[in-house]
Amino acid sequence: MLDLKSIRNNPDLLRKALEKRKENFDIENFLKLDESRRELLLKVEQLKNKQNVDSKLIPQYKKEGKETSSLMEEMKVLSDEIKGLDLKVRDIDEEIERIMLTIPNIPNDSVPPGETDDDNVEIRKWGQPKAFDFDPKAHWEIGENLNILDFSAAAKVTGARFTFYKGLGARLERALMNFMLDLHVDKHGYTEVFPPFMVHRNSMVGTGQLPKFEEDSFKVSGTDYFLVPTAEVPVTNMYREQILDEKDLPIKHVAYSACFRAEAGAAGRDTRGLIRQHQFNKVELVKFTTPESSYEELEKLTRDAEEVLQILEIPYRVVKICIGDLGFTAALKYDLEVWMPSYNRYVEISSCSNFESFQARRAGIRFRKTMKDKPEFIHTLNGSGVAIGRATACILENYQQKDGSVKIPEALKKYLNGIDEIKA
RNA sequence: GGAGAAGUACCCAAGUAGGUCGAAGGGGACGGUUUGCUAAACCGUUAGUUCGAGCAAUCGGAGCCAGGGUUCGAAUCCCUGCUUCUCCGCCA
Repeated sequence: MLDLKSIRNNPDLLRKALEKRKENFDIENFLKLDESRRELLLKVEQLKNKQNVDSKLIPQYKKEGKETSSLMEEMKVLSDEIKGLDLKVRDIDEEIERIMLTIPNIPNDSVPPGETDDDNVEIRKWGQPKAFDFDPKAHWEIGENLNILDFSAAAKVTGARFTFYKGLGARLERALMNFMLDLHVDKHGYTEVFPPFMVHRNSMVGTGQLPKFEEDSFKVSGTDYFLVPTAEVPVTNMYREQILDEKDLPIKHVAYSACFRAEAGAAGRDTRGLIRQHQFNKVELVKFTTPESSYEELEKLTRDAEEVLQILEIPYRVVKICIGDLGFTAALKYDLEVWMPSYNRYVEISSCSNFESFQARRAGIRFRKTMKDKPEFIHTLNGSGVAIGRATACILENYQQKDGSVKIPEALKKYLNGIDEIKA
């Protein structure tokens, strides 16, 4: 959410941002609504002042033995008028709130132009796509051949876009999870949290998944709960409605969670394998920073995520997301993309974003510089560090050998009890 | 799931036969006196927040878990919800 006052004072900033994002939105009308709200507010507050002052007369009159019934009659009229106006104000407030929640974030100036992910700009590249001296297989094929992935069992038990990991497959997934968590905790200084996998509606609104993208989420029927689409939601909302101390910043958390996505609109895309599932595992990095340091912290966060791939020796590149691909909540976003032989291209494995105060304003997360200062909104950032399912897929493909077996990356061996390859 | 109790400012806590209560008191924090320094003692300050009007000083509205309701008027009465605690049941 943006700041209503700054929209009021500088509508051009928003106008230009929305133009870039190709969003239609009637700012003039919105500002008129805001103006009418303030007019009404002024009126009703004056009446309330009168109500407060005059109602104090009643006990006083009673004490003095004066007649109060005519005054009370007047007050009744006043009270009814106030109630009517209050109702109007409330309606307008709700309308303004509803609209504010659907206005996207203002992109950072450095966001490149463009419409689709083809227009994202490569920032740097690490490693070389491996040249195979045989015909490399796709990870779903490798996984099924090795009996470590079972998509059809999951289809039988649950449905499409789910999977069973079995044996060393399950263990590899678990090893990756622990490896990533350990790295971010021990080397990068993040504090680990293990969050709830369900959150209520307000948390989803807080990080920006709702109200606009409800069809992407899984709602738990009979409750107000949603399955988390990412640990970003519970971990960011951990500090909702709070005022933090500047001396505690930046706050850095790393969290594992299962992630649940309805993948509405993705029918027919990446239907095979681990790339696009309704449930997947992810290690997420979340930061709370001062406005001054958030972009620097974004760079660090991105490097922290990259290190996962470097240690696993997986070739990847970093792209800066263009305006058309940026998403609703981010001001700036980098994706990490790993080389996937089966796709013969780089595939997203991590998104690292700075939301500036967009989420903080929705979730009410603020900080205070000193006791005397007014609280201001914090900046929130997050990034996958990294998606585990996709990491498994990419290890299977990049570490596959001619005989169908898969080598275990050096760094993971200790998490797999020293095993150095998975074979049939 | 059943039965009870509770939710007041940074913390603890008083406050219901509805009316100068936006709220006693204590702790803490901050400032001061004292002091070589610290502690103690004493004095003082302490609604933070949020919305609106105004160039500003300042003024006004809201806020006693949340949302509704009753009333001229609600921290105080009624309803709903959330959370916490205790007991019982069940369960990993």
